[in-house]
Amino acid sequence: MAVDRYNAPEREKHWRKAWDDAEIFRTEEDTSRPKYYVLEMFPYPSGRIHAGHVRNYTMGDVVARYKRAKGFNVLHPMGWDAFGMPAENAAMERKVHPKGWTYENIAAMRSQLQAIGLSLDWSREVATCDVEYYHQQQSLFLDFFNKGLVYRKKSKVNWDPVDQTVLANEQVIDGCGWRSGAPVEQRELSQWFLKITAYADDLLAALDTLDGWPEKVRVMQRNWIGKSEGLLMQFALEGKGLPAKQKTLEVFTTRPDTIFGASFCAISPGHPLAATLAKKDKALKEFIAECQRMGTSEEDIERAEKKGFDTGLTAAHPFEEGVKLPVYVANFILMDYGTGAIFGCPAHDQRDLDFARKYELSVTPVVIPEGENPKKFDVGDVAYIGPGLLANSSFLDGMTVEAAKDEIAGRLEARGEGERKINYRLRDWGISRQRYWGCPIPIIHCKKCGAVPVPKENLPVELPEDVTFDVPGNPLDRHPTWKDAVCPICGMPSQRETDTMDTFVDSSWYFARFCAPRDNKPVNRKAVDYWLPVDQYIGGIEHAILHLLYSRFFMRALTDTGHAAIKEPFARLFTQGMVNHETYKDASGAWVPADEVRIDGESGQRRAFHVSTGTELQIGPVEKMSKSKKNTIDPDAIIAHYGADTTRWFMLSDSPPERDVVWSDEGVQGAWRFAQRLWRIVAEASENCAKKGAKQPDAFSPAAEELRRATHRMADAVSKNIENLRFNTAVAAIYGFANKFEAALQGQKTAKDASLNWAVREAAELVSQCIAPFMPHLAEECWARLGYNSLVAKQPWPGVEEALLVDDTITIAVQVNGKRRDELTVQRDAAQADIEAAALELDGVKRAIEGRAVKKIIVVPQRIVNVVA
RNA sequence: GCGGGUGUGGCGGAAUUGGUAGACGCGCUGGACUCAAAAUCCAGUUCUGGUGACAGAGUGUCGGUUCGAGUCCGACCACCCGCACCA
Repeated sequence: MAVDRYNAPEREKHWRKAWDDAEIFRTEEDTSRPKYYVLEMFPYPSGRIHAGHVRNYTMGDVVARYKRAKGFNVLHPMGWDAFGMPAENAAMERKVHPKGWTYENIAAMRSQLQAIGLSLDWSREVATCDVEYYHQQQSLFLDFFNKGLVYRKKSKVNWDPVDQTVLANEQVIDGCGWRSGAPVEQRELSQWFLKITAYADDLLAALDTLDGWPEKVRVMQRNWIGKSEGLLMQFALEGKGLPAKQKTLEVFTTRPDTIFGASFCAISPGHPLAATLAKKDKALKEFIAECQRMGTSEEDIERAEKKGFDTGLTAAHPFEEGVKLPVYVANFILMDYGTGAIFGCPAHDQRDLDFARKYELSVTPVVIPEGENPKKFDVGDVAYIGPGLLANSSFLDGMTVEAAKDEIAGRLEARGEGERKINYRLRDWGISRQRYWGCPIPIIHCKKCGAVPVPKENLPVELPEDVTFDVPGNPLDRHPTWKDAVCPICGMPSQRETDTMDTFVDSSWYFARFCAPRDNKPVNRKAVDYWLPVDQYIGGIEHAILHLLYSRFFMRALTDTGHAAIKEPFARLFTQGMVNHETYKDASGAWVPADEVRIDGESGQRRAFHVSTGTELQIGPVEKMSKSKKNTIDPDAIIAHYGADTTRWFMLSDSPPERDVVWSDEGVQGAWRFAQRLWRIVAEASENCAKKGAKQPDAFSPAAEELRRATHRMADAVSKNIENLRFNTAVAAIYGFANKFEAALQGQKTAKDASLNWAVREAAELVSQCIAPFMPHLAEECWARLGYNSLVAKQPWPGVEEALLVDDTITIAVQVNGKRRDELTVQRDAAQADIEAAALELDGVKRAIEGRAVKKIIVVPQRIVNVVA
């Protein structure tokens, strides 16, 4: 037979057109079938698809195609997270318009995604920069506003004085703007906030119900929300320079039980009291300035010494007459947690202990671990934070920590000097950005009426297109006319809000929009009631907190504003691993792009050479693909060369989906070889097997029986592995089956066996269907080769004959004293006594026993025999 | 420091949840086909000893439970990730 090859790139185009023509991935609501919503995190349209996208979307596509074949009504949409800074940067650097740049990128990436053969319903495509989309987002903003979930307040922001914009914390590197390099300033600006803290407790509690989420993500969110239960308490202040209005100091503590161990109070350098005192105290002013100069990076904090400034003020101990605690300004007290003030109990808090040792304050243990003598217990340099009984604590002595907390809280509440309080780390979400390429905040500022929402009938507030990027700052703010508006209440000339929304707002509800992407309301209630929650969400771990927490918040806010009726948007979440690649450096130590490297594996030694110059390169470690290390690969080129199926198959082979995968040419070639091989196998099988639809024989020869068992076992394994997202083991099952199938084809040549011919046909059909989620084009090719005019993509998932999954005779291992010595093939339902007898007759067993007496024989049916001698 | 996770051949990884450790792939070794190469096919591939049948060792380390442990328990080691002066 001539060496035939499957021309993947050409045939793949053909099959994609066939799917498009048949419109088989278009989805409508259909209450007669169970629904399944599978979603991958939508991409930012940077311009090129990268390997990580391919991996992410392929996984989702396997699930989508499988579930569709299983009879589910599958929603599998795609869109674009299209607002954001890169478009404006491109505008500044290359003098292109953000809009044009973005839509061109979308067009390029759409065709790249289509070349992967994803079973997406493109009719539902949305880009967050579409006017229709941000129109609806503005409408949602107004609904949230009316529900009290939106407010405006002054807050501190990172301000880049050169680019004249607010920077996110992540964009501040070593205290300087990431783009301009200018030292970032702290500025007080009025910002819009979404009241995510209103849901803090529910967002936390509901994490326990998210069984389909990775534990890791739930833990991260739990920590981020950071709930702590404690007590707000008032200390009476006295001393020289005490402001007239400041009679008390309010602190937050989670350990009110340790109040009798308190030896000082401390306030943050940012505390209003510190500022007041600093007006009359130069030294304090300098100390505060010094604290503010100190960096807030991890390293700085790690190295920073605990430092304090004694204000000379004292705080009266609430339960010990005459005891006065010195009040310090201390560098380790954060202004934005609790009240920005604490009482220090050195024996039971490491920071307080470090501080106390430095300033020689008393350290009195008040919680004594079991077995320690309260009189002798000394914490040394390590604060004791474990359980124990109270001591040295007046009326608390002998109580447990919990009882003591309760006692103190009760007494202070009775005196009106304390209040139980739950504190969260979670802050409200500041969404104002001084940027052009984002969703305009639909507000009009009127001198008389204040910040007034734009009436819904006047939406959308559209972005103007005639903007300039030649100078830094917000183009909306300096636009000659766009700002002009009239107050919707009083009709006076007013100004539009020129801030736009954080792009995380855009991605917080797109999954709901996909349910009815052209609806004239933001969210179509009927559609979301049918489709939501997303049954399987797939994306990167980097969104563990922000995007996933914001979306959970939005789902609740949508429900509270009548747009939906559920709280959790994503029933199951899967976080896939990254795609890594080897790195290469030339003699000068410069990174060499991976696509300019040729690998030579001769004599077992992997060596790298530069393609054009031929010089040898140094092979570096495998690392995450990144532009800086030049170890990215362009999936487009691989798809053009080997085809989408090979790329998809490779992406799912070998590595478990949650772990990182290493992209290697050898691996891609292996996948390509297998695609070719499978095609040959099915082609050969189709040539001399039973005709399609031939009647099932009454009896099967042993060879046919064996092939059928292998076939059905494979189909069963593939189903179960896809259900559990264990794509790598599904792939392995198909490989294993291909080996058996090929052996059967060899046998078929010599045997004139009609039942084997039938089994070969069955095998060819089932394997074509089972590879369809992974290699959908090749599956169609095979299906056609088998004589069908229909599409595999429209076939139901093959049923498995349960009877073929269990063998009549089974081979079990026989151990002697726990070591495997032989094996035994018996009838599946063989009697225990027979197995015991047969086991003792085995050569390997006899040899191992060496004539010793058999003490005991353990027979685990269908599993193992263990002879104890 | 706190939290989460991972340790299995040369490599990526399997292992029906306590029952034949190393499926499947990559790589490598030998062979067939070929003038040659590519492609393809066949055989082998945990380590040690042995021509061999076979024997011994073996899932990060040490110990325990069990007829039997990669899997369960205890103590440790290493690496990765997240958070971090949160009172």
